Formats: sequence, C-alpha cells, structure tokens
Amino acid sequence: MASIKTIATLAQTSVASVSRVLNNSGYVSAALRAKIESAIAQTNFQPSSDARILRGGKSHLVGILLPSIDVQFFGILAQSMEQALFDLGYQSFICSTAESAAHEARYVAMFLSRRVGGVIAASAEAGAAHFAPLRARGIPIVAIDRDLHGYASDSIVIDHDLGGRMMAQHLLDLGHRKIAILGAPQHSQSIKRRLAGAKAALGQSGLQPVSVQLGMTHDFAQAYDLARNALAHRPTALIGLTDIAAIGAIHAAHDLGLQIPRDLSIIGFDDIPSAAFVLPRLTTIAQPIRHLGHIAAQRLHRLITSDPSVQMNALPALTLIQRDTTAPPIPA
Amino acid sequence: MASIKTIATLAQTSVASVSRVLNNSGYVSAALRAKIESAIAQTNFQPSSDARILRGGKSHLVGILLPSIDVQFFGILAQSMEQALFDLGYQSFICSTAESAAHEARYVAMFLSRRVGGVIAASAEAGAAHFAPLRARGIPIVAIDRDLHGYASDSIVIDHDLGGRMMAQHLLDLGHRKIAILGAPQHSQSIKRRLAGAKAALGQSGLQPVSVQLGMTHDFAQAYDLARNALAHRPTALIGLTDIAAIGAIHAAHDLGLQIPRDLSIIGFDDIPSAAFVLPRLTTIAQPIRHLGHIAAQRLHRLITSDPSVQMNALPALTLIQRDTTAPPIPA
DNA sequence: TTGTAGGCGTTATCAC
DNA sequence: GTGATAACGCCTACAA
Repeated sequence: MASIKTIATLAQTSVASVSRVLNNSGYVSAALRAKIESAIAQTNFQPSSDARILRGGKSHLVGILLPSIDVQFFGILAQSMEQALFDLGYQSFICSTAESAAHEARYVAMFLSRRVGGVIAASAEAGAAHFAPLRARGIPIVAIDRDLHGYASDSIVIDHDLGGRMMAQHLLDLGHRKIAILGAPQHSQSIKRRLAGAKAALGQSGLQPVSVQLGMTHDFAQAYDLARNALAHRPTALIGLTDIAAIGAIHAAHDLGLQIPRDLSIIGFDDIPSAAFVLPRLTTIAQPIRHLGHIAAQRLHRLITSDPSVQMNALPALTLIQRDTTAPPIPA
Repeated sequence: MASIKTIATLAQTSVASVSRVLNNSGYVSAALRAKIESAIAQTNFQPSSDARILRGGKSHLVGILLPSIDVQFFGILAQSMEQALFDLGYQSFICSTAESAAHEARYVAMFLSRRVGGVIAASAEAGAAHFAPLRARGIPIVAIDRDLHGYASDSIVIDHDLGGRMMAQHLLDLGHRKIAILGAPQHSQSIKRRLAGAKAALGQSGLQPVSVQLGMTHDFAQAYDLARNALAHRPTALIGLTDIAAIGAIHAAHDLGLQIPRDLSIIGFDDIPSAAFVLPRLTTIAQPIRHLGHIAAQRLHRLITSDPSVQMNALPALTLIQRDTTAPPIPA
C-alpha cells in the first residue's frame, strides 16, 4: 500500500514535505509542491487515517446506535444524521441493535476499539450501564428519540408525553369516549411515554382506555393482530402509538368491515411517508424526523469540538396533521 | 487513553505478555494471565484497531454504498448487510449517495483513507470510473442490486429484466392490452432493466405500453403525479416499476374515482412491507431483500479472506405475490 | 525552504 | 515463560 514515503520517493523529496503539502502547513516551494501533487494524483494516494489517529489526531469517527434501520422512521433518522455528520467531516458506524442491550454492549466495545469521537444513541430501555466506559473516557453521547438517564451529554428527545396527550386530546375533542390504544415495541421508552401521555389526557376527562394492546415488534402484521384484539372492545376510536401501529389497525378495521372514519377513528404518530399514502390517509402527529437528525449531528459536533459557536437549535414542535382517519363518533 | 502499556504497568509485566493474552498467542502462565486479565477488565481496555491496522493487520472495515437508506428497500438491505457483516467480524460504513457519482467519489476517497477491506455498492448508473482506485488496490467490490460494469469482483443482482417480464406477463395473462408503466428513479439501472423487460414482454404480444412515465425520486408523491399522467391514457392496467410507484398509483387512481382492480389493475415490484398493507393489498413481484443482503455479505467475506470454503449461494428467485390489485379487465 | 528523527499502540521476532 | 525491540504511516519539532 502506497504511503507518504512512496510519494516522497516518487517526487524525489522527503516525507516531511509531502506531509506539508498534504496538510497545507509550513513552507513548500511551488515547484516542489507541484511535483508532490502530481505524485499524489498519479497514485491516488490517500493518507492513512489510522496512522493519523495513532499519532494523536482525532478519529472523526462516530457511532450511531439505533434499534434498526429497516423501519422507516429510523432509516430516515439514520440517513439524516449520517449525512449531516459526513458534511461536518465525520464518518459514521450505523448500528442496528434490535432493542437488545447485549447488542448495544457489543457495539460499544467496538466504538471503544475504533476510538470514536462521539456517539448518538436511541437505546433500549433496560439499563444503560454499558455506556459507562464511554463516559469514563469522556466520549460525548447524544441521546436521540429516547433519554439515556445519566449517560447522555445532550438529548434530542421530543416530548413523547405531550405527543401522547395530543393524540388523545384530538379524539376527545371530536367527542370520542371509547378509545383503545395500541403500539410497539412495548419496552421502548418513547412508546411508554406516549402511552402515559395518552392515558393522562383521558384521565383528565375521567376516562380510561377501553383496551391497551402492546406488542414487541415494529411491524404491520403484529399491529394488525393487536388491533383485532383492541377492536373486540368496540372502541369508537383508536390511538396508534406509531404510524405503523395505526396502519396495521386500518387494515384490521377494514377486514372487520368497519368504515373509517365513520365507524372508527384512528390516529397515528410520526408521520412517516406511508402515513399520507394509505387509504384513508392517516391523521397523525408529525415529528420532524430529518430535522431532529440534523440537530443531533450538530450537537454532537459541538460536544466533540467543544466549540461554543455552534448554535443550540431549539427542538422543533410536534404538529397534528389532520387527514382522513378521524371524525366525530356516530351518535349512539 | 489507556494502552497496552498501561495494562502492562498495572499488571507489573511487559507489553509483550499483555499482547499475548489479548491474542491468545504464545505462552502465558496462568498466574500472569489472571493478573493481566483483571487489569484489562478494571480498565475496560480495548486495544486500538488503528494501531493494529497500522501494524499490518486487516482493517475489518467495509464500505456500503447505497443510494439512500430512508427508502425502505435500501434500509432493509443495509441493515441485513450490516448485521451479517458484523457477525463475520466486520464494521460497516453505510453511506447514502443520493444516486450521485460525486457523492460516491467522496465516499470512495474516505474508504481509501480508512483502508476498508472491501466494498458493497449499488451505484448510480453514470460511469463508475471513481471505483478504479479501489480496483487498483485490489479491494474487492461486490455489486448489489445493480451491476458495476468492469469494476465488481462479484455481483448480487437479481434478474431485473426477468422481473419486468413477469410483471407484464401477469397482466397479459389476465387479458390486459392497454398497459401503462411508471417508475423512478429513471437513471437507476434496475429501473431501466425492469422497464426493458416489461416492454419486451409486451412486444412479444405485439403491444406497446400506452404510456411510460419515469421520475427522478423514489417517493410516493412523485409516483402519484406520474400516475395521474399515465392514467390520462386510460390504461386498464398499470405496471409500477417499484412498489413505491405502484402505491402512489393506487392513490392517484382512487382520487380519480377508479375502483381497483375492477377499473384498473396495478402490479408492483420488490414486496416491501407496505405492499401488503395498502388497500387494496398490492400484487407484486417479491425479491428476498434480506436474503440478498446476507449473500452479499458472505461473498464479500469470501473475497476478503480468499477463503474458498465459503459457499457460493445461488441467487434466490423472484416470485409473483398475487394479492388484490390485479384482475381481468372489464370486457369492452 | 527542506530534511531527519521520535513517538503514537500494536504485534512478531528474537533473546534470555 | 517472559521481556526487549523493530516496524507499520504519519506529523511535528528541530536541525540544516
């Protein structure tokens, strides 16, 4: 593999000068610089990041820990973070943890050996002790989507509780009283908080959900089954803690011969692209996914460089997107 | 940052012995080994991959180049590859290129400086010269989803042409004669091949598509617009070159008051999770996305290690998944 | 303006 | 069994 030495030989000079042109540091005569640059171009030479890191340079590596990227919400999030980070000069390890603390721990060990400069994580709920080694080494951690207890240096987490309230309130405002709730994965902190928020809002009206159905995985098929269970309790409206859950519910209702929103109102959460492209179009609470990813990248960058000039963006707000799956209940 | 030296001091021994326990090489007495292991555990020490690479070890790094991961097809693909690769001992840089050769080139330069051991790529169509430096260094490249002309060491690319034929044939078998085609992104090799295949199948029946609508981006909204254009030509059936395209078309048809499949048949391609969860459920050609990802990972591993014992899996077949969006046309 | 040399963390080679 | 040590590729004093 070509090294700085190869280039030096090619350009008939010393490694120091090559390093100087590579880094635009110190003095190099125009003539020498030209020779060196041509040698670099010829060889397609790229200096070894490893040697640079070893020498004491920053790694410009960051770890991104997400439950998955085969679910669109996280795919969008991952891509937006990776792009923003790349533009800031970092390269990312995007890791899918399947909500498993064991997997997270494995990836954390990898981050350590790769000397990542920072981590962005949407961690599984069950304990976060495996983040301790990162903290011990002063490696900044930005929590995204879910809090990380004492381990995060910064948190980009929307107000899931409020989100839950908004869903419930919308249905309440429409006049619904028999409301069911479903969602997954049940161990996810965001799901739990939305659930808590929704229940709280119902509670304020002296109501309780007629059924709460929680599942393990983030997929349509399971949501469909949960919805079948929920619908057995004859709600007039249904809260999907995610759009996936809500869309699964639309299908379950359809197969039961229910008309939406006439017989059943459904509201979701996230506003993933599919939400606007199901029939009927899904009413949902939108979170600005890409925007959150960009903010997380910026914050991590700020933490890594300790550069106070990077601005602290406020978290964008949640918005109710009213589409075609919610309406007042039929008067009894 | 703790190093092997720190551990040696802690365990009152030399770096050589620490290295020996780290790598299970050479002789270490049980007593010494215990001391060293405890020092390692105490410190949460992880040896620097950079130093290992520098020393001449393999980097165990691989680059994954995909147009995006915010589109579910690629998100699933990326995750399956990353997982399989991680289990094989590799860490991946998952990079979203937005179908841009310039972006690809930037990532390739990064791969070079990071000394990746291999690359998996679904490249944009426009030329692949920027892969030359990888080839020059003998870094294996596995093409996935799309061929890479002369640059790939191996190719995991389904027969898109056949896929196109299968879509057309299904509609032809049903009795359709006025068939429109839509899809995106139009510069994608896979899209072009499916289109070619579909046209060829129509041609064998002496037919031509009544309309071909191609777009730039992989999203529902654009597909919706394309479908509006296509439907102006009054086809009885419509081929979506991707499920995204087909789902956009379902909505366009719905908004035009068309009943599916009575007034219009629609077939898609890929069988992404949403395909089974739109109404009506989408008939489509399934490609086993995860499986393809696993195969790509295996093949790359084989190329990196040149270990002939890794089996060559055959590419899995395409299957028609008949759901509810296709039916015979209404007799005129 | 250019060149020489040391050291970053690791492993392999060689002595002891 | 164990411990020095050279070398990997790079950057940065420092010397010339």
